[in-house]
Amino acid sequence: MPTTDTARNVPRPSLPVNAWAILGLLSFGTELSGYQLRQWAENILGYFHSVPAMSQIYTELQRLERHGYVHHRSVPVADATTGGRNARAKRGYEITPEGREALAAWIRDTPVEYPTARNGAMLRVWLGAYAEPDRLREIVSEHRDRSEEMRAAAELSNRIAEHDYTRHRYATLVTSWAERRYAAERDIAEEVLSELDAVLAPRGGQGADGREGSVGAEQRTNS
Amino acid sequence: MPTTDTARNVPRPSLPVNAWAILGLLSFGTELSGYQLRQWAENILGYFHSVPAMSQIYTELQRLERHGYVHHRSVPVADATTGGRNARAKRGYEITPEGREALAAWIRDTPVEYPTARNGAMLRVWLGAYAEPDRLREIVSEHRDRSEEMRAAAELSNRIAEHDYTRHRYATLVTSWAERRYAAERDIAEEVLSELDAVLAPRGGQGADGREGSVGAEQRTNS
DNA sequence: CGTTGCATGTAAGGTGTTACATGATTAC
DNA sequence: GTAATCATGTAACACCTTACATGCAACG
Repeated sequence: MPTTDTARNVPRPSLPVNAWAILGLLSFGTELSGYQLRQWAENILGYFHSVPAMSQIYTELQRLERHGYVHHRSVPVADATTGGRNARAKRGYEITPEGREALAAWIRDTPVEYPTARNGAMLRVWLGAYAEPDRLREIVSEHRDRSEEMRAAAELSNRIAEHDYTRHRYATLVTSWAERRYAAERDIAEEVLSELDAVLAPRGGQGADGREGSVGAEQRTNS
Repeated sequence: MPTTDTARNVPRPSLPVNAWAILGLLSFGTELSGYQLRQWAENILGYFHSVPAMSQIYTELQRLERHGYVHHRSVPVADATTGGRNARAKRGYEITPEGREALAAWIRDTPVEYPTARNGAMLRVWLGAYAEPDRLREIVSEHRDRSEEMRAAAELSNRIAEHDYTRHRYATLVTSWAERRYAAERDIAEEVLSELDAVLAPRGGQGADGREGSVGAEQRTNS
């Protein structure tokens, strides 16, 4: 009997979402190195998940291997024109059948985490009374521009995925989702920018040390 | 000389975003307990930032106090009908002038973090080849419903903030931003649901152990 | 011959979570 | 009386990041 999690009825240890994201990445390719994995993560994972740090990819890969979800072998890197003479090696990782099973089981059984929508720009707008008007405009513009950048990048990824639609059906779904999502984010930021001007326009704004009163204190907490 | 960060030219220690979020919360009210802070966080902070765990609010409050950004005193809790006889106490926290300065400095000088948009639903759609079609529909529907719930809650918060617009100008900006943002999220989820049906409809979908090829591997990483 | 890209890790440390623990008060 | 709410913490720990360290290959 192997020591992997394949033995039935042994509850699979719950791994962090990041582990499944990396395993998922691996499920789309063959003989990928940790380094390549990060590049893929930037091009895909970044739209609906965070891009893990290099070091984390390597440590996660080790854990995944301990669980029997991936395995690796040394793969010579075919360096362009060298004709394969130079045998510089990389660790080519691959997902195992157990890994695919575990991935399917995770999707089937694990409740979806609440989406974390941390928005540093809006946090600062909320504290607008403490900021210089120009700084506030700068923050929101920057957010709008970043959103547009992400939208454009998602559009590109989407076009690439569409090229081979039958193989990338689900990826296409997600990249086009990302494209619209970031477009919306951009548009709403633009609207906030206008509204901000309306708030800031009236002569004698609140100044930098505004003392506000309570905010939404009465609202109850039943959800 | 006090040991706070007030002494000029002493570089302020950089605190995590959460600390500023809590300090910001405190800047809107007087004599708030850690417990109340969490309720406020749920009603406001939750729309553009995460709601910290109870235990973290308490530890963060302690750190903030060490820095001289907040202080507390014991406040008797006026319990409804008891006429103030029962002197059950809470720790009423308040932001200090140094805290307000630090908050303003943070907004002025600290670059805005990249927004983290982790979406568990889309992560799973991306791995759709490993999921049962019905499970996938369930996941996206749930995401749509949650988005609508958030939208409705934001709308409510927005109406409350609008009641006292002059005091809550910036809060109104943010709650109406949240309202539109979650509405967009809901609508796009609805669209994905339709597209998902189109992908899933063709007879003999890929089955649960689809082996896909590479995805966007060619895209370069220069941004 | 120096910079950039590919490639792989370890170490240290902060952040923030869950679990645990406790107790008073209020509402049913 | 007992469940829910208010209230405050500590302990343990997982997660993930930054910093550090190393080395080969290719390009100009």
